Amino acid sequence: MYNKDRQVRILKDRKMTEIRIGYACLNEDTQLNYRTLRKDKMSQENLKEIIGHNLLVLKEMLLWNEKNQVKVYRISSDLIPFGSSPLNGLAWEEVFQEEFKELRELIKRSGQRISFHPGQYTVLNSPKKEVVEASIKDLAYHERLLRALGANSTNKMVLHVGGVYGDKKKALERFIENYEKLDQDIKDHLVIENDHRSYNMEDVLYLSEKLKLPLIFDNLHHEINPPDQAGPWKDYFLRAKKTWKKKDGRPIIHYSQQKKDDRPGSHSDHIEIDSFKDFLEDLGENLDIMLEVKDKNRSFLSCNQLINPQIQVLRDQWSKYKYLVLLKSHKNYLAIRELLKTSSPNPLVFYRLVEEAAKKEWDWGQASNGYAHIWGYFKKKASPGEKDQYEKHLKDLAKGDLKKPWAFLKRMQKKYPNDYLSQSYLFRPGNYWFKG
DNA sequence: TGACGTCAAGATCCG
DNA sequence: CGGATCTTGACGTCA
Repeated sequence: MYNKDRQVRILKDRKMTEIRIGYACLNEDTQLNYRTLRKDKMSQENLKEIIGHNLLVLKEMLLWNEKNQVKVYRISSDLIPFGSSPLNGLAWEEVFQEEFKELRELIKRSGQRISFHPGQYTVLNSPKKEVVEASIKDLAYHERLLRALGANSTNKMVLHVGGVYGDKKKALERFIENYEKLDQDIKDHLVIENDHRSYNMEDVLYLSEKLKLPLIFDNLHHEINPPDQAGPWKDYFLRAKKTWKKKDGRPIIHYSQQKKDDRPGSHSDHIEIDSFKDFLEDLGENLDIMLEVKDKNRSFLSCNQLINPQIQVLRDQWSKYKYLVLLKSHKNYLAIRELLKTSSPNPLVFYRLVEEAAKKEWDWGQASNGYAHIWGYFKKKASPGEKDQYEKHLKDLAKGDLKKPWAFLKRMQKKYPNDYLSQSYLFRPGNYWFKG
């Protein structure tokens, strides 16, 4: 029986229990990049300049997130150079209070859940006193940043357990001891994750129980470094999920895929949509999934389409992938064009076709056709000399040399800017998995 | 001692 | 000269 109140409640519940996807640190489709500072260039002036710049970069990424409905986002620890080092004595949250205020407002209005992931040098269980002290300073730096950005107890910093030093039991006990000494402000945000070499899910579950710490289940680390006689991964996933209390917010997991023919644990360039779809099937609800992948926000867009399909997003994605697909596979190019003419194109099929094209070996005849197609944007404007160059590069391409023809088109696009082509990933960095 | 993972800066090479 | 391609770096652990 239809009941309006019940309907509203169901919708609300779904909102409460949805699965959300996030990405980490960098964005391949924004204009600005973070800058870093080296010891030999350290000065108050340079420090201020770079922090100011980096806050602007962060704002650009957060705006991109707002526009693209990203609700889960990890901020790079490189935001403040030497953030936890005595080299940086700047009271940056005061110097840049206006900027931080703006960032806080942006994060709040767009409902983004921000987090951090201190790196491999932050080791709380080291036997070396100096290392532990430096690590605590690093956690304090991240907490300081969280505070400046208006965070609460659902905003987390993710830590690995650390080294083993020949005695895992002792190393775990040292983690417990050092954890207990931390300020409550830091503890409120700390969560730990299984790693791919030393500490498996049983190890972190042990710590979680002792310290009431929320756990992040990392699928790839678990696959590479499972506990002895491990049962199904889903049991571990569910146990990790239970470690999150109400104050901690939605449970978070990390998801990544192994890069083919590379060392175990190395992240893939792009998330394969079918594997991700299979993974999603089993997860239930109420979850934030942090993608760890080289093409960052681009895999966010594709994976998010499985959860929130939107035809306008697919159309926009097509304008970006189109020429990469065309260069690899005319057949897939036509198939996607047909797919997008239908009233509700299936994102899974769309990305499958894009991926399939990306994985194809180069067929130089096919590439030449695509090349000629793209040349269509320039051929009326090109000078006779440029036309000659085009003919030469087309021959190079047909013989299997991609680099020079590619660079030529890139130069042409710069010289004769074209609005439509400028949206394409063709000339943008970040199309690693197309092996362009 | 270098690999690990990552990416910007600086250096160098190339057309 | 600009652009592409390399080498390096603040931090820790492990082989």
